[in-house]
Amino acid sequence: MKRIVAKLVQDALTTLPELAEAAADLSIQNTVERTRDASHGDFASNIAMRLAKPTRRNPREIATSIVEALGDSPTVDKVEIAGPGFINFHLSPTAFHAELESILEQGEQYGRQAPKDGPKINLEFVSANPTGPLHVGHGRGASYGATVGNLLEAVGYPVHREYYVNDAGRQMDILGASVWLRWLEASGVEVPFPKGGYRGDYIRDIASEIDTSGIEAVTAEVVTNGLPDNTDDNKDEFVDALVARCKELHGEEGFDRIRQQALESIRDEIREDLEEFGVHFDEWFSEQSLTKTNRVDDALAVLEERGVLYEKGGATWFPSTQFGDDKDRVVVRDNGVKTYFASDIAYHFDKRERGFDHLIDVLGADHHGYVTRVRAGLEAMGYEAGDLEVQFVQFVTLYRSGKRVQMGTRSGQFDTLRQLREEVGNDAARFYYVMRSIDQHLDFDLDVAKSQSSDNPVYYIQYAHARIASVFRQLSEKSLSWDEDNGRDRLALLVEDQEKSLMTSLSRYPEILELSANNRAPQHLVHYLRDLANDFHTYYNAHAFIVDDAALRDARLYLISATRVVIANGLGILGVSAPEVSTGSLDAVRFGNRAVRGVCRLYQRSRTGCRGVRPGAATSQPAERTRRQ
RNA sequence: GUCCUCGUAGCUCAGUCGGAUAGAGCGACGGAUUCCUAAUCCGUAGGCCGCAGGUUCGAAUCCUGCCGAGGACGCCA
Repeated sequence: MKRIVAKLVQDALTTLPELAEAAADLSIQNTVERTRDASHGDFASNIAMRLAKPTRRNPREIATSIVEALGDSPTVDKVEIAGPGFINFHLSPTAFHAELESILEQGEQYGRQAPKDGPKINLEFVSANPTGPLHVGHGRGASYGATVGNLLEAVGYPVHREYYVNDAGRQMDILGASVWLRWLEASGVEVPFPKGGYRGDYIRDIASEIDTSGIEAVTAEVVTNGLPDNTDDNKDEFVDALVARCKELHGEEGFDRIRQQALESIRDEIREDLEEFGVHFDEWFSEQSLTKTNRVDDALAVLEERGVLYEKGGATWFPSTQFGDDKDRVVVRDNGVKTYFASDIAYHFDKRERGFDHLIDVLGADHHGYVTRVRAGLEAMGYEAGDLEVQFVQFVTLYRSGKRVQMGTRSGQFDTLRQLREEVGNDAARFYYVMRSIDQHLDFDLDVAKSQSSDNPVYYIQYAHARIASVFRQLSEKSLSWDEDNGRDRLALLVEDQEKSLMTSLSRYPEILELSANNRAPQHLVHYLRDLANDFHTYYNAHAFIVDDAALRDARLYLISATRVVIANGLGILGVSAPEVSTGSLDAVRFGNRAVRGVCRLYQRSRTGCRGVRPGAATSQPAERTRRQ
């Protein structure tokens, strides 16, 4: 709809050469915006004000020229010049009627744009280390990434969703050793558990499940003989010594079997957790594979070829300071081991080489420092700095009964994403995680997320959807039916204020999708859906839909059908279900509000559905790094 | 110390590219149900947009400094 207005302005400009020239580097579409106040019409353009300076003319005078040059359009009823030089467009009712028709014709496709050829986007998110279950912080990255993926796809970009599995390096060794020790423990071998090891109960579960055939049991004495002390001061040495001891006793191959099984077990668990959460990936990219296919060497070779690497103190350095970093970084240590940074450069290099034009990384806020150097790596290899976009997700804090819920394996009962999902349900979790800008720390209030009252925007929106479905069920019960064609032909009967605001809100949906996608900002969609639901509820309370006058009834049903489509589409992007029924109605009548809440909770719990959702997100938990650990 | 993010109503937060009178929800207070779901709606109160400068027709928005909160700064991963 906005495009129509922008086109009118554009066309007018072509008849005004001197203004068109001044507006050459201006996006006309960007000068057109929705008005805040209905008395200003439906759309306003500030183009005259923006052209005032370059043309040295009075903005109102420019506006007058443009308005006079505007062609006639059935879309526009009235054009006015207001304030310092705004051009206000009052659209005709038929413009909104046409939009309603589009909604019902296009259904699930409404608001979406035709697929574009590019740029091809690689969206990496979550990428939590496979050393334990996803925690609450990861949920935010997962929801955010999944929603942004849906948004980008909705506006036409080809999106590839990717999870980078950090399945190489020291942390995997520690994981392997942790499982090995728990396995020994389970068979009665008492060994001190390292302070630097993974202590969660899930390690014991893995230890009891893995196939250890061919791995011989050993005595505690053999394990601990000659090891350093297990104290806070040298926990690293102690863990490393245990890893080495395990390799000694069972061979590289034996250790690798334990490590690999542990990794796969955790990775599968993470994948299942995310699937249940409606978060899907096109690719689980293994860091190990990077080494196996020599991609790290390839990347280093490219840098070498370009002559950017240098040697110092036996190590190979990358001069990231040349690209704005505060210090140069080592890529190959003096002991010949490549650093994690080298893998990261290689990974991003590989993404570009795989044909993705634009890379988006969704990372926890604790990874700020790391971006400059990875971007520097890409630049040094001849890519544009802008090819890599990083979205940082701030941390999540849980609240219950107004008090902060302590998280962390040691102190907390509440730690994992799975627990959170089980407590508040997938819909509420998905919704709450993206409700706020990712730049903001998220205070996740468990009481509100669980509540079935109007305090909770998820239910508020879902209820609007269910209510519409309910109206149509009522219609059948009254042995009436909806004549869609008649409704479309009689849309002119929709003249109430609430009907007009609802139509206006509906017509904004495509613009909201574009805004949300371009800014990687799902919260715009969330707020929009809340407002849309509010418009609907207001309408519902003010006017009956199932009226005797068939023409009016059909027209009203047409309008609420369109509303149902847009709510369902929007919730689908968020990965939240759009229920047809809420089971609370009968009980609401019989027992009042309290009973309704109980019933609805059951209803909510039973739902895991996330319609039309694709992938999920990144991380954000203080205390602990979630990636690059 | 250097860098990054943030600071808007009692609370939690929106605010697009610099636009017209600063926006929601919750909480508080007051109303609405013979009628398609009261999981709803309507109304009232509530603001030094952290502070101080600057840029201009116009600043919550852009720039500089300061104050405050959080985070990042390893031949770790």
